[in-house]
Amino acid sequence: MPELPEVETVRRGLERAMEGQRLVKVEVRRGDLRWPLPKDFAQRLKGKTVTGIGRRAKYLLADLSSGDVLLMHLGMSGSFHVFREQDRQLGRYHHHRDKHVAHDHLVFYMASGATVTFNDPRRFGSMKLVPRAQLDDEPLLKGLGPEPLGNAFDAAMLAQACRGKKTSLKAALLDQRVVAGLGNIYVCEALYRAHLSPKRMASTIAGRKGEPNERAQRLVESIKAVLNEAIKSGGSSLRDHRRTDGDLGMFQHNFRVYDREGEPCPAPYPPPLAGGEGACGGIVKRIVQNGRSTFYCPVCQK
DNA sequence: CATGCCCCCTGCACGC
DNA sequence: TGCGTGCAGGGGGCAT
Repeated sequence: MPELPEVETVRRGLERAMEGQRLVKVEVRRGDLRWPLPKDFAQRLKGKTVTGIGRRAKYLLADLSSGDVLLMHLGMSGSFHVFREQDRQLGRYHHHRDKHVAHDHLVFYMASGATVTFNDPRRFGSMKLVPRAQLDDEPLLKGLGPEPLGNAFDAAMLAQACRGKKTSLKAALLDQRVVAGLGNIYVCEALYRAHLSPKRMASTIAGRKGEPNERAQRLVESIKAVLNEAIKSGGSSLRDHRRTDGDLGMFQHNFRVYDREGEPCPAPYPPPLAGGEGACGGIVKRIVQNGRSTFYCPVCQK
């Protein structure tokens, strides 16, 4: 599910439900996520107040009054669901999907009466408690590249990170050390918007000394634009992603190439009505790079 | 150091 | 209807 826009959508939902709230109880129904939760996991959370919910790349960070930070990753299929007190009073506890209950591995009981469940069928998600003072040395966060929506992320920075890389642009953008938070969908969509081929060598967005060229500029603008639009839409719901209130994200309806193999290239965007012809005339192609699907238009992405 | 591959796990769509 | 196959939004760990 979750790339930066989905994680940010979840962060905002958790913030509403948890910020300033005390954790009355934490129930671990299945602790064997990506790695096993420590035995004292629930005990270290119980009675603590969540002072804030942050995000770094695809990680969520819950600040606790104990001085710990709860580091959370959704993996491929993780989701959070907030049940408000009034929902439970109305008997709507599981009105969304019965199958949701099957993989509710964690339940957070807030002092407000709300409950927050963590659901993850594939259990690629993870949780880790880290003392705030040690966050700077946390191995999971240490190697992460810049936040793509931060001011520091610009053409010069991206070009520098891609300088001398002997790999495709697609692989470089998926590398969280180059830029942190993109995944398979938004890399495909950003490259499409920048008219850049996913097969192009990453180093070709930089000059000899690593200075940015016009391609680097286009790419950065495309990355920021697609992420901002996706966040506005609550992210993309293909299978598992939901907003914390259970509603679907909507950005999947705005995909221009992802999962659109065989369809006409939508250029110029928005696409022409059915039967019409796009300006480019290309057909969206699917290839496999580094073991993962890439979707792109071979005509207008060079 | 850099790069690519395998694997963790479950669910779903597809073809037969 | 059932069964086998391949594929899925991520990333840690390992071999080369």
